[in-house]
Amino acid sequence: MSVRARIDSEKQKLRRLILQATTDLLAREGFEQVSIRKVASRIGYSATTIYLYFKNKADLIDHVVDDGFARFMLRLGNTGAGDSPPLRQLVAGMRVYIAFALENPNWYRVTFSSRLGRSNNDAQFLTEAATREKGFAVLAASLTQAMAAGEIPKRPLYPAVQTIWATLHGIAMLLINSPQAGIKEQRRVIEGYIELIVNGLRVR
Amino acid sequence: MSVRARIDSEKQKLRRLILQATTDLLAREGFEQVSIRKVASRIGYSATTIYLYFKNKADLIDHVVDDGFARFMLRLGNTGAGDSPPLRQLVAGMRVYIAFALENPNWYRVTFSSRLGRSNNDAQFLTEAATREKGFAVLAASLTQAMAAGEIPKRPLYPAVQTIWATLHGIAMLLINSPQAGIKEQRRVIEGYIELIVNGLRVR
DNA sequence: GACATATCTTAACTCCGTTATTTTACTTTA
DNA sequence: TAAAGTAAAATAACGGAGTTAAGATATGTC
Repeated sequence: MSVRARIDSEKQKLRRLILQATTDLLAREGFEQVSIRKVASRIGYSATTIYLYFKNKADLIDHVVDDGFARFMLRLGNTGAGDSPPLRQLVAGMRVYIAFALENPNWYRVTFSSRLGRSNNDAQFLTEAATREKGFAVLAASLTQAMAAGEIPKRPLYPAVQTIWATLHGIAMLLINSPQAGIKEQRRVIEGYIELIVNGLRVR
Repeated sequence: MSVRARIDSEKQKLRRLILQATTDLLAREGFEQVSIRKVASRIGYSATTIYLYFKNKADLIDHVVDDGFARFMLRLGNTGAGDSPPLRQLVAGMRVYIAFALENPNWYRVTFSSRLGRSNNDAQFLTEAATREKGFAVLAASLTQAMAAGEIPKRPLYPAVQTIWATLHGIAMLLINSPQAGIKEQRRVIEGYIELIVNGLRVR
């Protein structure tokens, strides 16, 4: 390894350390408790060092969101229903979606409560839209296959995906904000929702 | 009017002034731009005066949320579909729900992104739950009637209402966060969603 | 007219994001 | 090897935030 390469690798290491510390802090204490100063203190650096690796706080949060999204997509790609009928894959995907949201409530909240840590210029909205697109893609694949296989009637893809995603998001937020609800009730809500949405997809 | 009564009425007047200034600031500039100091400055008082009327910032925001909720409920009670069949009333309520959310995006975001301005002690979670219940009640009434009238199959009320609300919430957030979408596309998404959910309710 | 009380302001504390400046450590090179 | 240069880090500081304590001001009561 060249000197240059070692240096770069060390830079990336600290960068990842910052990201991980921020992710931890977010997961443990929630968005309001995340501050540049706390992140820096956790890893034993001064606050200003963060700015050598991220443009500002919003940029840091954005990268935490992106990292989480990568893990999210990974999970959605491994639902364990790979060779099932497409509709079953779709349902498996919906369950995984909600499960991930419940496992990472603070990350999920930040990720899908856009503009919380962002200013509202167009570029960031585009990024946000692109982020949503990634989520759409996974749902869209199963849905397209389900229609192609004749499991459900054909319909315009985009509105259907939007609706499914919106419902998934709503149920995730509902459950995240109802921590007092027992696991059993959560399952009931989730399965009730899935039944409703699948029924809706079956009829045309 | 007694002296005491006049004094109390003036206190309430300033209290309402603070609430209204906060509501305005929230609507115009978004949650991140709301600060005690700005609210006070807008109405020509010092920041500390706010604390004579509200416990702290979270308390102030909570009351803004509650005020908005009262208007929300009022609108949901006047959908203009009062003597239609229950299922039609339900659909009208869903349209009003989304319309209100789109008219008050910043209020809606704060209201249903709980814990943003709140600490997470149990009492506040209970309040939050109670707040949700109010919204549930309106949906539940139409749904109960629709089942009683035989328009849709009978099913357990609570999970169904939760699911419908979750879907409404999801679609509202989706549209709020997609300001670039045209009105026509918005309508398409909304009607597509309503079709899906009503179809889902019709089948069992 | 003196006192008491309610109302409001000023001052101050801590924490925050962020920037400018300075120090430190390391690499390169004469 | 010593000087120069550079990258990485820390310190100091600014403005703004939420909040509290203390003081000022007005208003009602006896």
